[in-house]
Amino acid sequence: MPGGQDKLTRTTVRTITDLARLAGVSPGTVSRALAGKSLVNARTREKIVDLARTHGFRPNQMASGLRRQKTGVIGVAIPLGHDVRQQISDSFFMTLLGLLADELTDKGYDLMLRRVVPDSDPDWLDRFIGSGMIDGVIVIGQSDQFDRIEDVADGYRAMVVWGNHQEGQRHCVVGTDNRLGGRLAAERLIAAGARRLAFLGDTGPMEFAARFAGAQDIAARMGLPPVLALPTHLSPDRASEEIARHIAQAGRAIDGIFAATDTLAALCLTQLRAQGLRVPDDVRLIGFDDLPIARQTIPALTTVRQDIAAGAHGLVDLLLRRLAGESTESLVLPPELAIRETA
Amino acid sequence: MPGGQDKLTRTTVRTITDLARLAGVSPGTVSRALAGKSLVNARTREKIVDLARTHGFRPNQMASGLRRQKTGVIGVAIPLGHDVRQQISDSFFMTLLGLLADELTDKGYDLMLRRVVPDSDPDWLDRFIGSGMIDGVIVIGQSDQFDRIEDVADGYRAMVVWGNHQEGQRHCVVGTDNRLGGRLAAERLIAAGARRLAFLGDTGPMEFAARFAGAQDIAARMGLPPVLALPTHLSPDRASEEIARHIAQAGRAIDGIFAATDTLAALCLTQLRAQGLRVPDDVRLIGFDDLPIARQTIPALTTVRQDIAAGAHGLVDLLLRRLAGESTESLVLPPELAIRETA
DNA sequence: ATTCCTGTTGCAATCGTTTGCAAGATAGTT
DNA sequence: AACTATCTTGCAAACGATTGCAACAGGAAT
Repeated sequence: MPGGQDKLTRTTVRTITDLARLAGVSPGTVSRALAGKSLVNARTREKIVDLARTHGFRPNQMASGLRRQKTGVIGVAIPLGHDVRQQISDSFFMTLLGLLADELTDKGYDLMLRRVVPDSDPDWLDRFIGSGMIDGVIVIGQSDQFDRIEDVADGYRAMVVWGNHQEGQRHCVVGTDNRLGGRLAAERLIAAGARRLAFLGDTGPMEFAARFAGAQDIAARMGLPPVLALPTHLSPDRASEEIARHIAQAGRAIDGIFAATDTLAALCLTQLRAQGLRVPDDVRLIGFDDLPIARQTIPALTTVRQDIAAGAHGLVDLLLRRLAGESTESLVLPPELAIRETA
Repeated sequence: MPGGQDKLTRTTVRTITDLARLAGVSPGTVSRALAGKSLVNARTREKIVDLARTHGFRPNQMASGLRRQKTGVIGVAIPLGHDVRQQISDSFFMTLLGLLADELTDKGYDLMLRRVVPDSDPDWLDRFIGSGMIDGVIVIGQSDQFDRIEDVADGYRAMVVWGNHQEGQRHCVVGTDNRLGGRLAAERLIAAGARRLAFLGDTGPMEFAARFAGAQDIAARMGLPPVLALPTHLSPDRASEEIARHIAQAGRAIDGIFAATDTLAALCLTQLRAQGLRVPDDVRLIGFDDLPIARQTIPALTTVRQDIAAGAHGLVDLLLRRLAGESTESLVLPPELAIRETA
């Protein structure tokens, strides 16, 4: 039964040496043949490649990585600083991750995902980099780890970070211009008739702080009272009740809400309705991200769009350039207003 | 300046041999000390561990993996068979992925993510397994690769799959009882007053086919007309117009819609409203998954809950058991009705 | 003093692949 | 016939950590 025999021989060819024996050449030649180097005779190469295919041989990437000092793997770290539980399941990060996987695959890299809790493991970034398992690292979100990332950036070039750009920072970052996004949001709320603005969300993370600051810029410029900060957690369960409380307390004293993310905006919309406030008549509402959910709420959510695909592309592109030795500037993406029904 | 000197020495200690020289012992001893083996003198160990810490030494995992023939990495493959673009950003899979990352991290494993397109790379699973980079593999979704997975399962034990359980299958699977879920959904629609049911979604993937079949079971048992299949793609843009068309065509001929996922249900809700159909008065609607979005729609979505956390836990638990040599049964999780406002 | 433990340590082979160097083969030149 | 070139190939040393085995020290037992 040829099938059985195939299976049998297949299992015996595990190493390049096995294959070499089979082909009657040395391991070195096999290695060169499979790598497609020009130093090996065309007929020999063909024979080897054939044998490799029929026996389902795959070179061991660990050994190869060790010898070549490169692994073909890019690490993706998600630091969970502020709100441990939530962020990794946050739609925005997940979407970005999916797109990153696509981009990296296209470029022939594998992706090693690591969720880290900096509070319980302050050494997370060095550990990841020093593991020898990855050729470079993409950090998704600065969280509250800006300083640590800066420290590492001095001695390690193969790193790109998704996040907010700070004047004079040393690590290479890709991200939306959050402050500008905040301005756009506030301007839109005002154009829709709002005068007393509020910002819904934790202002701790840099990205959010910048969005908040952008809104403040506009409020100040227009001579309006300062934007009221309504802090919340990110996890839906806690956020919901916090939002409910905020609205009950400040509800009629404000007429325009800028939510830090679409997810929060959607929750907010539900709570506003539950407390009898009409959107956008009583309160204008604007989100951030332009996630799919923004089109699905009723009324549909006006929001500030981040171009996630461009972000993923930029992260990978910059990282690969850095791996090739180039030094690269940070990439700041322009946000864009997506006007729908809530403001 | 001690800081500078620190940094300098730090960069020089890259290998276990460097550290050995510094500690005045042999590399073997260092290895044993860092691994916490009992064969090394307590004082020596302490000294070595101290040196390692102050110099920020991290053993190279590639080398370690090569020698020990285990890597500490679990592969997670997401086959994109049916609808290439969408699935990886599908909320359900992303949530599952996040939870898997948590579970694996807890157990001390890293996660290597690979999105594969079986149509363009029929060899995807063997390639992943044979790469030597992973100790085991979790496949998220059988997609249309059931047979290939079955083939591999015969010769490779370190694999667990998220998906649908088939009578007599050979690979170890964790998943919700989709057929039962379909029954629950149909029963609920009927209890809410529906008589002419439709199933919204592609019935190609096994999970969806089982949900559809479950609904058919009930329709047949109750003597109702067969459930109408309304096929759609999964990507939101295409799905939206397809749903609109379905509703325009079949709209008033049906009074109960069972959507294959909450995401589709949410889109459907929007389209129903756009076409002037009231939910649940004119049409009852039920989803599947119980994603966060199910609570955020208006009216809130009735749905069939999958316990994603239990799924992630089960996948990791079974895989680790298999790595330890146990042979394990598949795990079928019971779905649960989450009754809200749409049915 | 000799023998036998027990507890530590070093030595060197090993994991599987890659690659610089040198040797062998073949063809082409004078 | 001798001598270059040009291709191919094999040899063996890496990459860095682990581990079986042997060796050594010091103490206890005889």
